[in-house]
Amino acid sequence: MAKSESASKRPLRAGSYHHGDLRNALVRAAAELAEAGGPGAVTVRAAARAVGVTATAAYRHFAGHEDLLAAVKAQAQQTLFEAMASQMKSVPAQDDPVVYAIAQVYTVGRGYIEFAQRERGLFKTAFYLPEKAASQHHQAAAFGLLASALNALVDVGFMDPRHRPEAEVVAWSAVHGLASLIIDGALGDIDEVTRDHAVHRVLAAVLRSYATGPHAEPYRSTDPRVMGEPFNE
Amino acid sequence: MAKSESASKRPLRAGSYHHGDLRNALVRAAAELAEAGGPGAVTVRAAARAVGVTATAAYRHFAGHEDLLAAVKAQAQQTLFEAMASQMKSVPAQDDPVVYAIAQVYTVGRGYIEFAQRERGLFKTAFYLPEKAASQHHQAAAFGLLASALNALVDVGFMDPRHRPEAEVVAWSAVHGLASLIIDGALGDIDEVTRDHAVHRVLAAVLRSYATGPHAEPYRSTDPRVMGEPFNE
DNA sequence: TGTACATCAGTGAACGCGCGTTCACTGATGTAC
DNA sequence: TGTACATCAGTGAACGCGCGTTCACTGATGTAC
Repeated sequence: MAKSESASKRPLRAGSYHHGDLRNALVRAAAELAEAGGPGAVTVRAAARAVGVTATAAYRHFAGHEDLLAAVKAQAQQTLFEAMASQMKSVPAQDDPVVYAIAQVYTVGRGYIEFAQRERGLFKTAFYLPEKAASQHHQAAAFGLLASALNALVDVGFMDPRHRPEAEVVAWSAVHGLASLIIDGALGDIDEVTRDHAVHRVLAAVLRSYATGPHAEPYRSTDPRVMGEPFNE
Repeated sequence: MAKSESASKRPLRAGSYHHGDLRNALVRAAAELAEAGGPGAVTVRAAARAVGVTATAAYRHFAGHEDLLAAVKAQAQQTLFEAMASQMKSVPAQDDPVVYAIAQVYTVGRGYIEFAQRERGLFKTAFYLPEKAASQHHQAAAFGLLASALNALVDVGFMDPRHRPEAEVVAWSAVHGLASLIIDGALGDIDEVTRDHAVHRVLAAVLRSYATGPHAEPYRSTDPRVMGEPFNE
């Protein structure tokens, strides 16, 4: 009944009885619910309502509630990956390869945190519920971005190869933890400037903890953008 | 009706119509629900059921569902604080004050992560929902444990005083993130040994990022327990 | 020490809600001939 | 190109569920005299 006004994308001709792209429309709607209210806000009925369709129709495309949630989760992970990848691509070239490698690590981390703030509900959804095979792929992809940035840190002599194994867990923990603390409000209702300082602080600390290679010394305290105190700028 | 069999603690004489400690009993029951199923599993009815009492009775002690949740949250934060404090007290004395200060920081962090693993639901509850004034106190207390451990790091010359401001956010983020990734399963279903390595890895990285003071150098790579690679032990 | 009575802390039935899911159904679409 | 019919993708009513919350109630407790 509300069909003709609320459905925003309709590949088939308007007024058509069939939606034509209902599965994607439902995932998109559910993702918006997750964005607004977290994983708990994702219901079959609400998603169907948002698309302008009966809840029953959703069962043509999903086995049930859990299946919908898994699809949103996969979608959330993909969006996260794309956000991070696009930010990394936009890092300007540098003369100094060490500076470039550092900037890349800094940027993956910042991309992750910014995604969490921008897409609160999606972020929480991406880490919710037991994994489904389908949703592992994009998480692995995002993880790969970090892994290759860390490899570059070693190649360039900034990080001691002996510290490379499992270095991912350090960056991921720090960045995931900060993002969680910010969006759950545990860090208090801090203003934007303080929050940006905190983000810089954490990323700089992660990089400082990696600075164990032969070429790390000159960067350890000289580049204020990356390793120094933002307060002294 | 199930009153006489399921209520586990009853300060008044058995068979009494009045419970006598219902408020506390409900909080405890709700905390167990949170432990088992996270914040979403905490309902007025389920808590009342667990205590063996009508849901209506809960409204004598709580304004409603939200109020119960706030009480559980406060309880979770208190338990976290106590777990951390008791672990810190058990750190053995050291000849070298620097080693002791390092061990203290290491221990607050490990205590936090171990609490998260041991009390999964409580941990999640402690960081759920907008803050209530009542629940701020114990979070502030736990934060204070970290703050004083970091102060000691400066006093002892391990950390440059210029790095002290907001240093909490680094340790808290890293440790909160690791804990979250472990209990949400995002780090994969890793075995206990790998998990312990990861914990050590993260804590060592946090400490390495703090190692900017005049007396930090000797500890930066010599003490394998604290700063080195657990894999080389 | 005994009694009348106010108050406290429960009961149990009922409400409306949104949810997941199922059912029999029907209009729209695509295809074999 | 036209038509018959199978199949696809929706509808709308209904179910049972657990939830939060309210209501009038009643048994237990404490206290003034």
